[in-house]
Amino acid sequence: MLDPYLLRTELVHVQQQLSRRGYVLDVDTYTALETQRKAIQVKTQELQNERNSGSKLIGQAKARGEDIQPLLDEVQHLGDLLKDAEAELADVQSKMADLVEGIPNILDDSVPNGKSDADNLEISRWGEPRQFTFTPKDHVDLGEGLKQMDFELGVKIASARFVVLKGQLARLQRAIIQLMLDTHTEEHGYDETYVPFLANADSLRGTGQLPKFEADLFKANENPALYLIPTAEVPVTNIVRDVIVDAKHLPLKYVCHSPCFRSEAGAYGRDVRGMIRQHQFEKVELVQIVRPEDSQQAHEELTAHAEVILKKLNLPYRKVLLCAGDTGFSSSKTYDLEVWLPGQGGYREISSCSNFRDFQARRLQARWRNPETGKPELVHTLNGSGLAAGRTLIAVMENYQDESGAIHIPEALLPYMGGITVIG
RNA sequence: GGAGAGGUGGCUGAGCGGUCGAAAGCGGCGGUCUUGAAAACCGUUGAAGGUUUAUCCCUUCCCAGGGUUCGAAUCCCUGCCUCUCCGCCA
Repeated sequence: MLDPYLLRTELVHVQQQLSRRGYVLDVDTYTALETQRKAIQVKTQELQNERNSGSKLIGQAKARGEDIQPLLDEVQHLGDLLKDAEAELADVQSKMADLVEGIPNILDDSVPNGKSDADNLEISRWGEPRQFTFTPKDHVDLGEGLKQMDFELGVKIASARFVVLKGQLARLQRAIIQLMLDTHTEEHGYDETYVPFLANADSLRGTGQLPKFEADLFKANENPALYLIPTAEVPVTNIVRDVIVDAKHLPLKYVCHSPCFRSEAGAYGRDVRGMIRQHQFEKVELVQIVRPEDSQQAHEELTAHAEVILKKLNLPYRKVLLCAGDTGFSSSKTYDLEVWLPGQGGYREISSCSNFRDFQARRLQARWRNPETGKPELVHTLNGSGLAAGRTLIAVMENYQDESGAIHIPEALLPYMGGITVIG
């Protein structure tokens, strides 16, 4: 959510900024609602004031034992007027809230213009894609060849976009998760967390999935409404919802492994082959809660923390700065890490690291007490995948395959594989 | 699942339907004392919003949502949550 004060005072500027995303802010509607709101609010408050002071007089008169009937006659009729005014105000305010909740975050100045992922800006590349002496297979052929990856079983048990992993391949994914958690806790100073995998509507609203993106979620329960989490970002960031964090505890750095559930409602026909785009996948998520002045640097650091995993696994990747049109609704700036997949002959997203600045914090009412002002102020929130474990499994399989279709275990994963060095 | 108790400011915790935004304590901040710190003492300290050049002033907020009333933290209803006991269970 954007700062209402900013909307009121710099509406045209905000509109210009948002046009970079291709988002059209309806200035006329906003201004009309705002004008209405102001008038109705003032009127309501005047009526309330009248009633309050009248009631106070009644109390005082009663205490003195005087006749209160004349005063009662004066105040009684205010009730209906007030009720109408309050209803009108609530109506305008909810209309404004709907409008404001649908407005995306303002982009950082460094975000390049552009419409789609084709316009994203490559920042750097790391590692050399391996030269194969044979035609590399993709993870589907490799996994099915090993009889340890079964998509038909996924369909039988659930539906399309689910998979069953078995044996050493299942263990390999677990090893990958272990490496990530150990690295981030032991080397990067994150606190490991275990959280609910269902989240309520308040939590999803806090991080911005609701109300706009309900279609992307799996709803698991009505009354209370509970949704399967699309990312650990939701439960973990909501740790600080409605909290005023002590300044000395900042930054908060959390790492969390969780399954993620996405309906992929808008992705029919995309990535239907293999494990790239599943309804359920494992991810290790990094979340930071920081002082506003630290968020830019924290964003660089968090992204670097995710990169460390790729480096440890010796997986070639590139770092991309998302353009205006490709940057997510709540984010002010996002880096994607894209890993080299020989089976696809291209780079694919394996991590997305975003700085939300105060956009989520405002919805969450996640604050800290600034020692300089003594006042509660909004924190900045950031998160990034460190990394998507399912896609990391794919990357390891495809990059470490040999001609026979066997997978050689990367050195960094050996401690987690119980003596296994090759699968197949 | 059954029975009972309760949800109040950053925290703990009082609060007859009428100057209650709310006692007290803790914590925080400022000061006195001290070489410095601690202790002690004094003072101060909720949030959101409206209006204003601004001190002022006004409104809202005592879990949430309804209701009664001129007036609700206080009374009534519904929901959510927490605690205690019993049952069941990994």
